[in-house]
Amino acid sequence: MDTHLRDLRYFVATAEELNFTRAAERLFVSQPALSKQIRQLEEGLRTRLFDRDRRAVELTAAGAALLPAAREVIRCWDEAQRAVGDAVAAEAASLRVGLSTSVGRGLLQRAREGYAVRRPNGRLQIRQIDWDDATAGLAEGRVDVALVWLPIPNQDAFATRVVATEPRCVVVREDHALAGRSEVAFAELLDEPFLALPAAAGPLRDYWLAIDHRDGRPVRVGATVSNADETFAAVEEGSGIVLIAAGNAAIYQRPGTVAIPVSGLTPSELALAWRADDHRGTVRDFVETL
Amino acid sequence: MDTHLRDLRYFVATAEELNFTRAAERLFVSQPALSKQIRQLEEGLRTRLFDRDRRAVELTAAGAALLPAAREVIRCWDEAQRAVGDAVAAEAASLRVGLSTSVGRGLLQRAREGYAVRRPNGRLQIRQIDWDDATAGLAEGRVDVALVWLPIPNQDAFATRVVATEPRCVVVREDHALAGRSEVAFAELLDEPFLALPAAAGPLRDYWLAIDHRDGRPVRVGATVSNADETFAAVEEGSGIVLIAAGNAAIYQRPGTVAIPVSGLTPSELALAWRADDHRGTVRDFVETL
DNA sequence: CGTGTCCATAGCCTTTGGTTATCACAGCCG
DNA sequence: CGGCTGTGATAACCAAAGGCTATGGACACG
Repeated sequence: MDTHLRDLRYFVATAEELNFTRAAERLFVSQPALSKQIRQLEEGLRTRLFDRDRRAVELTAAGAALLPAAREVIRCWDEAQRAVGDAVAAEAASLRVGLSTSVGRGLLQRAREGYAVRRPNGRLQIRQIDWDDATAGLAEGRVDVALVWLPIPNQDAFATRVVATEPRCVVVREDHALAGRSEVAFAELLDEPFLALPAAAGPLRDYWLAIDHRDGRPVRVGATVSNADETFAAVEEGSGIVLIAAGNAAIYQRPGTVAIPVSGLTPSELALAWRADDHRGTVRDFVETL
Repeated sequence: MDTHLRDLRYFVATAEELNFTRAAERLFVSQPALSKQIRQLEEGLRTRLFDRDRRAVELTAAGAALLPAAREVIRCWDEAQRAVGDAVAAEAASLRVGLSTSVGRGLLQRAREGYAVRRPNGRLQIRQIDWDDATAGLAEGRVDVALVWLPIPNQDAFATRVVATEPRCVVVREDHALAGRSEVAFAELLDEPFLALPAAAGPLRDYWLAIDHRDGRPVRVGATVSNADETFAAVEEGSGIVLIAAGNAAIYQRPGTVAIPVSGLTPSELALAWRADDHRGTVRDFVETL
């Protein structure tokens, strides 16, 4: 048998007052309503809780047993409500950060610390997002801010702040003809098969294929990859070569692959992005932290 | 904001299944009913508890915070119900014993021990009852068994078992003319003012005034007394003298008063009594104990 | 012997909790 | 592609719960 928590409060008030009329006043209900609820509680528990002796109301043994237990249930429920409230507050102060690759560069660590100062109750929740969404989850609303490589699709919808500008490298298998070189010109790569981002990545796919450095010559796509793991696996497999940012070359050093600086390309831009119509304080705090 | 404990069970079931349809089945309610109650819980807490993403249901941060807390509330309530159940069981095994005077004679101690063997969960609750009710609470249902002096009013309604038969004494003030005597004949007391029980005590009042040893001569009533304390206070005050059982003379030795054995009276009978229509095992156990 | 206090009951209305039927949407399979 | 299936939301409806006001009956008190 379950009961409404309100009825437990009714019971406790009545047990404290030992007077239905006064208890009803304290509870802001009519006396008959209180009587009825107490009776119902008694029926549910299959025992009387009060002896309504003529003139005096007093607790039965069962009522005396229930009183501390009921107080405990109420305390426990109040505690539960507090826990929910805390969780809501913490979430309101938290931000979901979208990433497509590891960022490195000490960025995340600094962001965490800086944000913790501004929002002591908040947390940064990091989400790895595949390249099917070049906005790293921003577009679908899965994150609040993201670290993305420019350009991104529908860029007008987002505000961006460039946080790093780096030359590009090419990653080749260690037995590739160029593997020993300390630098290559992009022109030397034009006939190589390239790994490509998914079509959904839009302009970002073109960017990492360096379409506008090819003078209209078609690109050979060796495979399509959706994240960093797939990319390096594909290079090792010999499916093709791939351009990456110099910073990422330092982070991702995989045995069996070699990264070589490439000349003749515009540098890549890593940017912090958020929805242009998102004016929440938490977002601004995060942006200012970086 | 308070909620029905049932709704917490609904929430827990849904959080465990992460599927409204299955949770509703487990709870033996329809799925719309479950949906509605969960929504109402969410409104009460002013936060969403589940993310009903298309295809998947999962807990929000608030929901995750509520889950253990809700389990705790439910556990706590189950505990409260158990406490009430225990109290009811204990009371069912307990007996209220009515007394009008101290009983002494080691009776109560033996009764307690014997009863504890038969009803380990039960207890004897002793109630002192004034002589306004010569049945020591039996008539009004305030006790289950009583130790009474015979005769009692409406004696057919009760079953009795005599536990002690004792000669009677008279209690006088220490400066009374008879105070030095080692025994007196009742005939010597006929002109003394007597303390009387309340009229409601009926035949018992007559008995302790020894009406049927007076050959129709009227009794002088010095005062009416309702319990042992009043009786001795009245004797000390000089309001009158009073007959008591020899056993009680031993128990109640008050400075300023003297008890003297009286000859020429029928002996008094202390009896265990219970309602004739009360066939409960607890009552029988108690009777057999004595 | 009124009068006031206090709990219970009765009659009525609104809200709540439940039902069935149906819709909208996603995924799956042929 | 089109129909089937599984899932949650919605609508319409009904019974029960929970509230109120008015009233009754028992008792204490002056």
